[in-house]
Amino acid sequence: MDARALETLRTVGTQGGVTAAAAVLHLTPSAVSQQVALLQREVGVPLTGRVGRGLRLTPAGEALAEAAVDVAVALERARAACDEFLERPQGVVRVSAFQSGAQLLLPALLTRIEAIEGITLECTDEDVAQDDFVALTDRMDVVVAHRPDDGLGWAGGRAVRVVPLLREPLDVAVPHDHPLARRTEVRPEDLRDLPWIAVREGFPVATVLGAVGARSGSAPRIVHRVNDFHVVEALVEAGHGVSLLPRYTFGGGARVRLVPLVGVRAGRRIDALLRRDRAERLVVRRVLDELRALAVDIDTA
Amino acid sequence: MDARALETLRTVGTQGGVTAAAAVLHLTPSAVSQQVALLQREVGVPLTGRVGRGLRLTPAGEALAEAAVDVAVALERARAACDEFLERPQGVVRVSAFQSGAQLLLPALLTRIEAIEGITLECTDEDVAQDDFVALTDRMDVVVAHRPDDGLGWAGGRAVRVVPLLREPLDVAVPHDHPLARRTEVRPEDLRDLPWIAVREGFPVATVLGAVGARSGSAPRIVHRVNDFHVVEALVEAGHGVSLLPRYTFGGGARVRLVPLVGVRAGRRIDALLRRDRAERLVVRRVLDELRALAVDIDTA
DNA sequence: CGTGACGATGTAGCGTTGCTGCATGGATGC
DNA sequence: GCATCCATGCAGCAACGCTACATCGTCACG
Repeated sequence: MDARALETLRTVGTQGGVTAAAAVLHLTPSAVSQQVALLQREVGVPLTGRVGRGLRLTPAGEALAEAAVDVAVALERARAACDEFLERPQGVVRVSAFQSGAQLLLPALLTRIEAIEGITLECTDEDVAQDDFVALTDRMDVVVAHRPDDGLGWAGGRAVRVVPLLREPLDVAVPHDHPLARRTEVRPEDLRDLPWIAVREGFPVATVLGAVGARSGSAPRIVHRVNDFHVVEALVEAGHGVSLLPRYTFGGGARVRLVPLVGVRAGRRIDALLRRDRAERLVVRRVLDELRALAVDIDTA
Repeated sequence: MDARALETLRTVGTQGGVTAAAAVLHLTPSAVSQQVALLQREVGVPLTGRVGRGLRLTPAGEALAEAAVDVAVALERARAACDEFLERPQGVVRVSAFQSGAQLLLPALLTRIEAIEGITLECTDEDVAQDDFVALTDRMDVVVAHRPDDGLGWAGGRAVRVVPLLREPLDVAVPHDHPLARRTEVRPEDLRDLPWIAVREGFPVATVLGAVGARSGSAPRIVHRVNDFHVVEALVEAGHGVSLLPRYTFGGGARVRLVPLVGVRAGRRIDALLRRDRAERLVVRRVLDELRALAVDIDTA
């Protein structure tokens, strides 16, 4: 029973297909298919079943993939056991973050890590839909993800560890000459009939605006759907609508005001997502520690 | 980090050398040496150190070998997870037992297992010194071993599981025409100055006779050292001395009497020894269950 | 104190494994 | 019904891991 093959099976499960798994593992679909076939012959139970033109794990396959998590954890723990005998943790850690989270956290994280000899950070910004954050953990060591404050958790199951970093309030962004700009706070009722700039459906915090609308009594009038907060800011600045912007991330252009929203729970939670096996790596734990400390700094600032 | 290489390292540790490990793994010493060297390069810490012409694990090596246990366990658990989806457990299980234990347990175990479709038992009798039973677990799935009743446990550490099977009293074997033969029980004092037939030094239950001697006040006079109980029986029968024989195992030739010994704790414990990873295998667990049930039958008979 | 034996470890050579590239077959959607 | 996408089988090739042999160091014995 090859640990590598188990890892492959697991990836086929999480990525939902041979081709996707192959991309993550830097292999050809053929290689992945062969590994799974070999594993299947070894255990004597069908592990995958065709569904349409795709492929899904059978219950046996799921069980094996589940067990594969523990194998991966044990292997990483073994490596960590040796690293304890090295003076300092070393290696490269791949960190991904959604755009605004990257802007908020990655620069400071990099300076913190730079001070530590031997750790190399490979950063990426990944803007994916809410449901796709978990799948990123196959490619990345640490995935900084966000979700609505009221939302449920992440659907990674036992295989991914969720580390809460901070809660960031969402404020109402209005042009500096807008009637609401001088207010110290606004309530949902104040926002009725305003033109909204929202994020695209399915993306994190898309649901928050809906909650605000429900609280105000009428569905918000969405005039644009823009994911990049800088573009949003530019649009708000030019008077094309109002929006919800995360408080800490917002750069603070003078021509856009952020007004706290009260009377409704408007915020996002920023979490670090990582596979349990990756979490065993000493360097990863070190980076994660820095990330948590950094989040605390921001939260208490 | 290759699970196979970890297994190899572990075997080098338990077997105490490259050559011995190679024999167990059915490899050449060169292959074992290369695997360890590769592992060492990967982790960047020395795992082995020369001691004399031999070789021992460094602390880092010990730590890694320890962690390797969990890897092996996780792998076997993965296999077991699939086997759950097969109707019946199947596979071959290698069982070893010391001579008299084999005689006592293996025939009945085989008949029990024969009733189960798909399980094949490969039995061996292995007469080794007390300290060498644990090392057998590398080659065998289940090792039936024995130790003095008062002795300490087994020195396998976290890696081997010890399953107690039964306690067998050691009786005094005398010729049928010996003065003690008509007694219903004897005390240590009664045994003073008798000629003893003992097992070779270092072999299990060798220490028991010493305890009996200590209790009687004078060291026993050992005239022969014979390991095989049948030979012992023949010697006793011919009047060449008395001995201690296990009660259940003793065939009961009419010309030799077993007399219970009171006033001193004379017995041996029969345990099943197996590596924790092997213990995860479904078939192994099944065989072990039968073995335990069998032992209970004997104990209560 | 030299000699023989044993044990670990390099090196050369070879077989096997596992990969890529391409072709095929099945299922979907426009 | 055709184009597309996906999984899979097959041929070829590279790389890995094994064996066999040689070497070096250490220990026992004369």
